[in-house]
Amino acid sequence: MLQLQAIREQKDEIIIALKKRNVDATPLLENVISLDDKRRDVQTKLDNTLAESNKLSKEIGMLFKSGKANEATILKERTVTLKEDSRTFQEELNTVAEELQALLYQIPNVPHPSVPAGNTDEDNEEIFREGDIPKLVDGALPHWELAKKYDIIDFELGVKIAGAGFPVYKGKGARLQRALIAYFLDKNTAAGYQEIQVPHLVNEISGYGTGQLPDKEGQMYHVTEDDLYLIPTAEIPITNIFRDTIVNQKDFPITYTGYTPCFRREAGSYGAHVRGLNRLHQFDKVELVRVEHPDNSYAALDGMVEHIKGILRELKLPYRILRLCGGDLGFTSALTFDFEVFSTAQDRWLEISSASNFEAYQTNRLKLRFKDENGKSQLAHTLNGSSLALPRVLAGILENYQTENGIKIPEALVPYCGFDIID
RNA sequence: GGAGAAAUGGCAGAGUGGUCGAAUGCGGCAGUCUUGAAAACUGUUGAGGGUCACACCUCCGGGGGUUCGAAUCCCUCUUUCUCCGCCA
Repeated sequence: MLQLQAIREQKDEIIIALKKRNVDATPLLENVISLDDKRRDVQTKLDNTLAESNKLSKEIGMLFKSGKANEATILKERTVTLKEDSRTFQEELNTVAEELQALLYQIPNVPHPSVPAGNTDEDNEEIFREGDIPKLVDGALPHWELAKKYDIIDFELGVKIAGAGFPVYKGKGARLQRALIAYFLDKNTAAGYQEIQVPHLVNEISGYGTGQLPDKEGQMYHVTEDDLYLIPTAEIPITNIFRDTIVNQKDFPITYTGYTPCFRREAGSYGAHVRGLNRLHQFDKVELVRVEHPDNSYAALDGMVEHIKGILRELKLPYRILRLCGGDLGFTSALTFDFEVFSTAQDRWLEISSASNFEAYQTNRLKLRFKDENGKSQLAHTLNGSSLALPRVLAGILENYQTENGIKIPEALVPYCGFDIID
């Protein structure tokens, strides 16, 4: 959520910046400002009424104490109208505050100056590419065929148990999955991230804290009986650890890594481009979350990008990094780098990681602050990145490492798997 | 799931209708003392709104109510603890 103060002071700059998202925020921002004016006005009226009322109450108390009941009774009558007024102002204030809140929820984060203009993923800017695209044997298969051939992932069985998009991993497929999780967590903890295990269901307030609600309501599975949401990403539970907290500046950087399954409804997205592991309702992901001093958040983002690069390099997968354009940028993000692995057999790039700086957008909702040198509370910055989304890494490995004799296991994973080929 | 108890500042813990944003202790910060540190002593120390700065307003788990006045009384929700039941 953008800060009111920023909206008031830099309205025009924000409008121009939001144009990169193809959003004309002019009416929205003007509405916000006029509502905030109104809010202040009503708040002042309410405060004054309450102040007078408080004063009278004190006087009445004193009079009663000194036995002047008659005078007290006279004063009491004066409180009647004050009470009515304060009730009216309070209701008005609640209404205005609610409207204001609803408007603020609709405004996406302001893109970083480096974010390129553009509408779709076509306009994303490739900033880095590394790794050789392997020359595959004739008759190279896409991963869903390989999964069947070697009997390591069973999509039909998942349909039987839960539905489409819930694959069952079997044998070496399951083991490879577990190996990847352990490998990623090891890489992350070696880089200083603290490992953590968090709930896979979250309450509504947590969903608002990180910005999935109300923006992506339909993307999440909702358990109505208990009013809980299945997490679409570990970002929600991990970041919400810090909701309503004032952290110590000395604790920066705060870094966490956690593995969770992720659940996404992906309503309406069916077809050839979501075959196999490309898009699922349930998948595994190891996530990175950082809470940073505002002065350091972009350096931290760069560091996160370098860290993820190191993992892909070690896995020897061909990948590229994109700077997302305004139209493709997530609602809450100021700057996002996507990582894509080249899927040779499918001849397309698959998004496997995404690293974002949310600046103070989430922390403003979370009330996540720190005390600066002057003892003033300031909003911290939050970042996150996937390291990595398992299914597409798996797809990349299966497709790029296939040989006539079977699927080779990347060297770095062999100790985790206990085998070096799937055949 | 049933019965009972509780929820107060970073922590512990007073406060049961009026001057309580809240005693006290610990912790934190600053200072005195010390070569330095510890101890001791002194001061300071919640958050938000509002203001140039004050004033002023709000917050004692959340929401609602009673009252001129609520941390204190009532209702409700949530959470925690104890006992019973059930059960990985």
